[in-house]
Amino acid sequence: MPVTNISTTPVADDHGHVLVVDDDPQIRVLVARFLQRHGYKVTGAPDGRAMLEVLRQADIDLIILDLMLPGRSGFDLCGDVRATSQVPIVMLTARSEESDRVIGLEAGADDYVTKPFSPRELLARVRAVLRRSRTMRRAGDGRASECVVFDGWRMDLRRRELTSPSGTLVDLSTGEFDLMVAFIEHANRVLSREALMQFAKTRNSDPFDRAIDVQISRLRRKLEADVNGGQLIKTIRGAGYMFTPAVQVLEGQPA
Amino acid sequence: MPVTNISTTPVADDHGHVLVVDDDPQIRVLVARFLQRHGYKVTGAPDGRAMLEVLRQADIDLIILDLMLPGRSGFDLCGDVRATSQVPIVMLTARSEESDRVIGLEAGADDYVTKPFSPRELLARVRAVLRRSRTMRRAGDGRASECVVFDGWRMDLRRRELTSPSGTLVDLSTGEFDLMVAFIEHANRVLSREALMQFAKTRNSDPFDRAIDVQISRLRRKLEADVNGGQLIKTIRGAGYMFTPAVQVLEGQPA
DNA sequence: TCTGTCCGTTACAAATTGTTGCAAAGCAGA
DNA sequence: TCTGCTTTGCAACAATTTGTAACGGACAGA
Repeated sequence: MPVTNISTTPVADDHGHVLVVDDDPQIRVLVARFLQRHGYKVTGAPDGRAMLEVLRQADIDLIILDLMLPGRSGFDLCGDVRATSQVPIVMLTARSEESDRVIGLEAGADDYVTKPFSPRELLARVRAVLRRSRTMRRAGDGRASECVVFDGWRMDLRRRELTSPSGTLVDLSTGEFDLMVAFIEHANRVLSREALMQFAKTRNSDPFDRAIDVQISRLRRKLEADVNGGQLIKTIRGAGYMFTPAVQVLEGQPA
Repeated sequence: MPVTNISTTPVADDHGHVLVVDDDPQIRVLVARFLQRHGYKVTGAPDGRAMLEVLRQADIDLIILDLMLPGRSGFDLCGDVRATSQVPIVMLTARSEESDRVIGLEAGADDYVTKPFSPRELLARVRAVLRRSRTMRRAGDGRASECVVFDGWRMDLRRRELTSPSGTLVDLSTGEFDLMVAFIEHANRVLSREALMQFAKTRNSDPFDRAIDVQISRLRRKLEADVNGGQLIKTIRGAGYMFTPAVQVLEGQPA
């Protein structure tokens, strides 16, 4: 087992799980604290080996990768990751030299931040990259329908159609569909109301807003109209909601 | 001879020849390198004149065009190109504002990427646009009818005829046909009312205009004979409409 | 001019989503 | 267990957005 120094936080992972790869513990802590405060779950890794270990074990949404690392460099690691995964990567480069930037982006990074950086700047990049990667994935490049199944249900992301276990087409409103997508893309993870609002593109973000609760309620009604005692959407008191079924992705055929 | 600053690469051009038009040399280089690494032949041009020069001399498969250019804007250039050619164009826009997208699409761009972008994102768009243009425009200006099929329907773009799954000829008015074409060429994307108006060449653009809604409604009525329950044109509340079937292009035969 | 089609406009119906209030459920401490 | 506080579920209502019937102007062809 490599020296991982992983410090996973207990905070509800609203916005996604970020892996910070940097050999400087101070930077790891600084970044982790800041992102955690803004609703991200953060895991740290001091080097490439630890990083790969974490990637194997956890469901990572974004990697923040230092360019200068002991052992294999950030460039190389970036390539390693890209060989098997599409996880978005933000590079940390020491200098703002063009060559670094170009090389980083060529290696497959999605954005870069030059040291020294302000946490707010990093946060902005992280948000932007996550948003882009989400919309990109959803646009799906127009290939064959992407379908997912869970608990007998089937959802066609391209056609925006949900089919119940009994084969009925359940029609979802735009907001309900967006919620479903958020859940499907983050199954078995706690999603805060705030995060769900972002996914569902609800403008509002008052802390006292109950819009999401109501929307969840309406979605549940449509989902539970069909059999199964267990709730698909569980309430996590004090934190948010969680979609519990195992979601499987099917390539190919529409319903 | 205009100042062209063309840097054609010797790399094997498996996937196509891309022309990058941007006045920032760094961006040209960045994009060029990345695309080259992924099998594209790339040529750069700093402005409109150089672009047109390249177009005269080389066989370009796709243009990546910056919206902000010295001299003639990307918007105008897009129109210039479209006047004589069907080369697919991907626009680079600074802001992600709706107006820009609409303007870009209206000018004849096939897709747009907002700055700052990651090379991967651009690559994805380039791939998607090239694939689409290959399937959509192969039949192109030839004499053969170009037909597309979706969900059992068949549409002959040249004859302007739509045939239902049961084989009945459904006749469409000019406006309805234009709408259908817009949807077919942008299947699986949300099209705003504004964008649809541009495609359908409706003069009006009042913010409170419901003309498109009504037109969509009339089109839906003609399409509603669809087999499965789902609607072909889905409403995306607060955003616009989306044509959801997979569209396949048939070369050759008329209906 | 007459007649039909197309399509923008309007008005109202229907659907969707945000808001509010209260009941129910969960939780901690006594 | 009971009590009091907080959080969640959801019905009912309100606000917003969309669907579409109906009307009439514009235009083309007879």
